[in-house]
Amino acid sequence: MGGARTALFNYLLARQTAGTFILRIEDTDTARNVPGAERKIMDDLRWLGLGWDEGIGVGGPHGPYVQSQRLELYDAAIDKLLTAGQAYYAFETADELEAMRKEAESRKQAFRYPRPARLPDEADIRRVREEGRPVVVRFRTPTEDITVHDEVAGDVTVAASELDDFVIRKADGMPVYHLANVVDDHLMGVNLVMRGQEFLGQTPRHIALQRALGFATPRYAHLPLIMDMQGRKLSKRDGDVEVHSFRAAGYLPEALANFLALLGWSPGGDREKMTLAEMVDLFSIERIGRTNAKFDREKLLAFNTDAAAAAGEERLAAAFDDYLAASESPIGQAGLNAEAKRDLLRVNRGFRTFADIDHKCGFLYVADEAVRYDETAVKKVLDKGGYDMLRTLLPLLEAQEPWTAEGLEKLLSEVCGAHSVGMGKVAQPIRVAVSGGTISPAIYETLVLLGKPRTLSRIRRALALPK
RNA sequence: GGCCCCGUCGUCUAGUGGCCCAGGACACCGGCUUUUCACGCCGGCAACACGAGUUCGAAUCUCGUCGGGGUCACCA
Repeated sequence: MGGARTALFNYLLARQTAGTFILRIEDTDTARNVPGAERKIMDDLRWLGLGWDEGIGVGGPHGPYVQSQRLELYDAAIDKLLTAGQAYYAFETADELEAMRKEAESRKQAFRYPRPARLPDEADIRRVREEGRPVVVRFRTPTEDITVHDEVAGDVTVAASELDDFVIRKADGMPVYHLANVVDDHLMGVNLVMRGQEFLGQTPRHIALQRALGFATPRYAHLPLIMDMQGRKLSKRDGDVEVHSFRAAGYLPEALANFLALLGWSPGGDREKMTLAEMVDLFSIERIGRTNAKFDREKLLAFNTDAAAAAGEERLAAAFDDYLAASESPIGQAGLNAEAKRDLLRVNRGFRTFADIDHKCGFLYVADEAVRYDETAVKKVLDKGGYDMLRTLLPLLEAQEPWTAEGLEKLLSEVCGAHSVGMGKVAQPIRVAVSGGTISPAIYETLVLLGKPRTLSRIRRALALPK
């Protein structure tokens, strides 16, 4: 979710300034790469409406856009640093480094990698390789304080004593994130970096690398973080916080995008509801906040409810189709035609997410014999006079023609009058009989959707329920 | 723990020295509507973390305290 928000802000600014929005895959951690992850990222971004101008899937002049396919480029940069004496080889094993860290910790000191007095030469490297020890390359960090001119956080200076000689090429030959990121940003002409605030403390390393490599430093804007409701960094352990899970749960992308935009940014005043295009116009780095935001699902739900109510018929139909394909909705499995789906949308007006429609109308798509009767509903409605009402209603419904909302309304109103009871006494028993519970669309609509034969069949079945 | 960032209603935020005994939205509470659920409508509760200072005047500026978060990897 944090990544989606970052993508959104980058997209907004790129569109507003006629810049280029680039999608690049940073997959230099061989161990953590997940097959299919690229596809998911692209699907999520496209679903949110955040199309990119350059990058994976669409190409561009600076490809390839996958870091694991650009290794020669990073090697060239590393070699350049090596020959210039701005980087050197190191041979410690993970265990050795761990021990050094532990030791520093026991002395209550922050661990800084100790640069050896004599840097290893070619002979050392050959020997170490033969011994089978890991060989990495470390960047020789300059001894100067570095100030990041961040456009959100302001000037942030990190003392040279805080920086040590970090690894830029791992033992497996892959570059580390910092190096690859800096090289690619330079090669791809990136002049603005907007990313999460967790990178702010790393930025001095990036700036040092840029200086050593002779690259220009881009503008930086570090975004406040998105936290869970407990105030911790949002993580998968707090439930589904991936974009796709909201798609499958029946949310509208425009609602999610709108909600996400307000996490760390505000257009000012009381403005809240915006389309993507409006956000493009209103966005500005100056109005990005500095405080972390909590991801409040309740508010997102409210945004979605409003977005669904505001969406035009066509937009809603398309979004509903997307939901049906992305979710495991029983309605999707029923293979309805366009008109049936429109009817469903119409009788469910006021729904909060598409999943509400499943909840409210799922009983329409099961066999009559498979309807399960909710115990409390039966007790509350059928046991208290509901059965009698159903017996009265059955012959009338059998005779009812035409089977339309208007016709049924007329019939049921007459029954109310004849027995001097409110509509609740009539509608509820029917609702329980045909749906098994007390939740459904308006009763006339429900019966029309169900159809006459199935309505009658279900009422007979309810009457046969063991008392 | 070191370093860095941050601190307005429960939540997202408006607010850039007087328009603010702080506005909007969500949530919550009460009511209305009502054939269920949901929607909708009306009303209400609710915050400038604390303490000094600057100033005629501070939510807005300064310092301190406290609190929260991030980061200290051969992860990104």
